[in-house]
Amino acid sequence: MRDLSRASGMSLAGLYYYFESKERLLFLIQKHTFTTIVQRLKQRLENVDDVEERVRIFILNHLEYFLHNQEAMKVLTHEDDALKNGFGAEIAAIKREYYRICVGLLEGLKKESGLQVSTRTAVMSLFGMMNWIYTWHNPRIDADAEVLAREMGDVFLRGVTAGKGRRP
Amino acid sequence: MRDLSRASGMSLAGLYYYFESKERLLFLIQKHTFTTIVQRLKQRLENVDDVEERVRIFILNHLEYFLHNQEAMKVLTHEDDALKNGFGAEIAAIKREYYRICVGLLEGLKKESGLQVSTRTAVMSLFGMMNWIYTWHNPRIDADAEVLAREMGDVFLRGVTAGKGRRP
DNA sequence: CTTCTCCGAACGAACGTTCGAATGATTCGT
DNA sequence: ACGAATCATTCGAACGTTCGTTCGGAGAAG
Repeated sequence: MRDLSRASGMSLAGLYYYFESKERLLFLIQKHTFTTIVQRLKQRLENVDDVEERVRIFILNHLEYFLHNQEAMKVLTHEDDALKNGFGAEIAAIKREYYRICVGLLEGLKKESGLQVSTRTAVMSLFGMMNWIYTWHNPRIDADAEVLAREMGDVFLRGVTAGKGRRP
Repeated sequence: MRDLSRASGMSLAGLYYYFESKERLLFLIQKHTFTTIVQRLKQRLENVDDVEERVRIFILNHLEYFLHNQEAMKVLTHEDDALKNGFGAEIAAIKREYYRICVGLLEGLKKESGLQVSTRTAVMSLFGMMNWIYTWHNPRIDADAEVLAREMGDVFLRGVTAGKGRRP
């Protein structure tokens, strides 16, 4: 809170005039963040039918937000389970909706696929790929969200051995 | 430190008889952990030539350690950049060696592949997939390391659309 | 008597939070 | 229109707690 006070130019006590507690402030930030991500995603998916393209849109939407708000996402990821009871439950519900959308996309995909990977593992692998980016992405040397989304989409959809002869 | 004191049965002051600071204790834990992982990996890779199999061994080795020490890895991931100067540099060196091994494996793989994904993105995606597991894996309902390693290997090597007809 | 092992008690710093007061703006009775 | 009363906004200073760490000493071993 003292850091926020310094960065915002408002006194420490002044912050508590607007936010009743640190936990509630974190809750509001998390709620705003995840609601925005879900809402943008739904909007972008509206007119797209191709199931593979929908997955690529999901990845791009996620990476764009994460890279444009990298420092914020670092904190939110770090404080993932810091919210207690009611606060935690409401955020968990938003995240669950987001998770369910991803499951829906992948189930559409798996109908046409011969791979036996559980949907849960596939979804969690994809989230891992995308979320981990806050630990390594350096805007000065790494590609932007669009390029990375294409690359991660390629890895996730086709794998790094795409084009190679399959095994017997 | 008070938590460790309670859990270990030794007094708070007693801990400082063996470890000169909290930071040095964290350093020793990190050093032991990552050294062990790298050492086991090298051992397991010794007699394997098949380049795809080597990647699968890498994944299995990583996931096995992470799942058998889940709580510890949660902390270590969380405290990833908590070490200052000298301590941080030595851990970073071990991690860099681990990273280089993974890069080596993938470069062997990419020779035979037609996909244009930068090695860095591929490696970081793989680490993300694997490291993220501490946020979601529930030993009571999720598969063990062997099954998950096979699944993540499938996703990473072949992608979730494996078997599906390729695009024009 | 020295050395090793361990501990209770305390230190100073940092944290989340609260309190009372100061300031300026807005409303209201007259 | 004017002063009084109310409200909104902001702050310095402090509160109680937790944290990492240290200190002096107790007991056991050699």
